[in-house]
Amino acid sequence: MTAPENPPQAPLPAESRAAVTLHDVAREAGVSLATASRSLNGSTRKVAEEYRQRVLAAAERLNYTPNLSAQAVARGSTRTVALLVADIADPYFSTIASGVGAAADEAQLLVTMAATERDPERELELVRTMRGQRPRVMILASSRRTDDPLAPALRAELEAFEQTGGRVVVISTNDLNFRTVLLDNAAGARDLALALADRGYRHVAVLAAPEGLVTSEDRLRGFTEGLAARGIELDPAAVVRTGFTRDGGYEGMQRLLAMGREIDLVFAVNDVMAVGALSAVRDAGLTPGVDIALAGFDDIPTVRDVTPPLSTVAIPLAEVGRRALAMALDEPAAGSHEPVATTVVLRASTPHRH
Amino acid sequence: MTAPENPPQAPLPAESRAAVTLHDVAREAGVSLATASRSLNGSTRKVAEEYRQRVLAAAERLNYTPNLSAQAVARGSTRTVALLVADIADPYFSTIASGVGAAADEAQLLVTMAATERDPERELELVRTMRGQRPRVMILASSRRTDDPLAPALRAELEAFEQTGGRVVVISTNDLNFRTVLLDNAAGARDLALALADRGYRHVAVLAAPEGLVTSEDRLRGFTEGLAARGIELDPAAVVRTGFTRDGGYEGMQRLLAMGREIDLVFAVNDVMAVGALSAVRDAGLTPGVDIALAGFDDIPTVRDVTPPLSTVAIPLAEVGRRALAMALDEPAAGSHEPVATTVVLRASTPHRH
DNA sequence: TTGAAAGCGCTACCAC
DNA sequence: GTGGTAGCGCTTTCAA
Repeated sequence: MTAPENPPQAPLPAESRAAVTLHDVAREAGVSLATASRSLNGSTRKVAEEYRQRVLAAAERLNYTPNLSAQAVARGSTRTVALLVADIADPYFSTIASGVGAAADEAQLLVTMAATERDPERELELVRTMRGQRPRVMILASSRRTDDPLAPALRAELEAFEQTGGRVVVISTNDLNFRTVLLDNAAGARDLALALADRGYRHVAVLAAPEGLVTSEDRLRGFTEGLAARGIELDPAAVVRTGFTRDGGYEGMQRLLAMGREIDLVFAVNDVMAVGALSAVRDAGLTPGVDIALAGFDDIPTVRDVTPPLSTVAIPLAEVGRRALAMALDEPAAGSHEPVATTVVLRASTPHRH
Repeated sequence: MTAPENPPQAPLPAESRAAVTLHDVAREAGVSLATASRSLNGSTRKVAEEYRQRVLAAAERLNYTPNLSAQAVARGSTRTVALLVADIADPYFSTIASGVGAAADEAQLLVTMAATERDPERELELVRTMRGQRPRVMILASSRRTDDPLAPALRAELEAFEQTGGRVVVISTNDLNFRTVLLDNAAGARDLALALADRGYRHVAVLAAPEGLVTSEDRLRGFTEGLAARGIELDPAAVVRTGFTRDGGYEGMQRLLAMGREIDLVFAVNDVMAVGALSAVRDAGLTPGVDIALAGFDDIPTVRDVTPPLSTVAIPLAEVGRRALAMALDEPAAGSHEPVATTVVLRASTPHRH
């Protein structure tokens, strides 16, 4: 008794009338296209107040919204900023995105966002696509690789974009040679290492991302240097490579524990990894901060709420996002091209030894 | 001895030549505009293979990228989806955004995103602006209010958008009467309450958002009903209203503790609040999960890593994002219009009582 | 199959 | 100040 299948979904709006155009508004107001344009979107007011009001009223009545694409074509420029991040669900990137969004809002700009998933091919592809939007600004917060064979192609693409009047801002490293919101990852990690060495730690291990991620390498190097400055050598065998994620941190810490080394401190190159590592320590029956000290990098909100709260290096991520856009827009407030100030924050996860 | 100030920044690209246009490609390839268009972006191939290759080569040589705005104007449609969230830095929204982004990527769509900051005026304003983009789809994940006086205006705006062929999908509640990815917040909260009652809790308090946030109210109501079904009455005085954020949860819990009530369980209407509450409990010298049990809602990643891990109601947030877009695109995979399945997850923060 | 040309919605220049 | 109108870069008829 199979009744004849109903169409899966009624095709919704029977009549899909075209959107209201400026032409409609002009007609409704009884003025010319030009006057309508001037009263609605024109910059320098040279429209008689009466006409102006008529147009505004007509626009309101018709619920007119200017077609941004048409404006873009006519003006030869858009009010768009393109933002590339590695992974929007990661608090590091979502906080930066939130800063970019806030600044864009103030500048009356719209944000188009895409995730590279740390895949250089995808990144290049996305840059090409977004270039089609002709955005005013392109912000790259996607994490860079040291050995990316596609880097020259990416640079060429970005240069072509700047050549046509666009602005590129890269966040973190300036290996691409564009305007950069520099994060001095190495210095931050060095400072952290010094502070932790001063708290008495000597047997140190590191949870790092797979080789080739610039951010991870910089932090690892800085940390190593900091330890060295206090006469502590970081055994290369104590550097575990793992995913740049919470689960990566968890898994890496398990491997580290399985090695049976004497360890009193583990530095994870970012906070999400550190948080995962913390859970791994606890799940192994040990007490983080007592049996093994832990530190991360970034100061994401979560690290205050885990137990014990994690020591880390704070970066003003939302501010970084804001600054990236300001820099692109040549705002003086963008400040210097000096690295963003980074702050060591010591918490209970790295108590004084003895 | 103040030397004359250098110009703060050399004005970058001396010559800002215009972007390569299809016209340039056609000329370079020695074919007409029409043929160039057909070979590059045309759907049905009816171009001689030789010409086609010539055009492709020319485009590549010139590093041509089609102007998306111009295409939009000519075609009368875009490949854009507009996404509105309350706060992109909040893991709830960033995870949804990540799902929308993944689905958009598969559908070859670009995502424009903006944050409403839970301000209805901003929301309305943003919808108007984004409507100017003429996106194919508009997804609203911004949290709704029960008493929003601007709701009719918002609905009118969205209806106008659908009238012109756009698709609207609302996430969470369907108070606006558009396609909806329904989250049965009340049912989830009820199930949670039942499960917790069965674990023996009797003296319950709730940390809720300020009155009027639909999501918060639904969860509060569902939770109350669940308790009632087990013969437990929730004292209205035990419902603390506070910010819908981590800090809100912290502060609300402090107030709750200061009240001196007998409490064995606190339900926070979302996880970020619960996480804040957990820290407040600990900072008050109590042990979460022992002195006071805690539960949240959403199952954000963080709740697994705090101590003790938090009981909560899991929502497949990334999937919700994907589904929202699928639904807008009339994909059969969008599945039913039934609520998204929600799962109670009991963890160590709510152990059995006695 | 190809190319000329008429739009798409809007801006901005140029007369009046 | 106002209104034609020539574009902006592209798609898509319509003839050839």
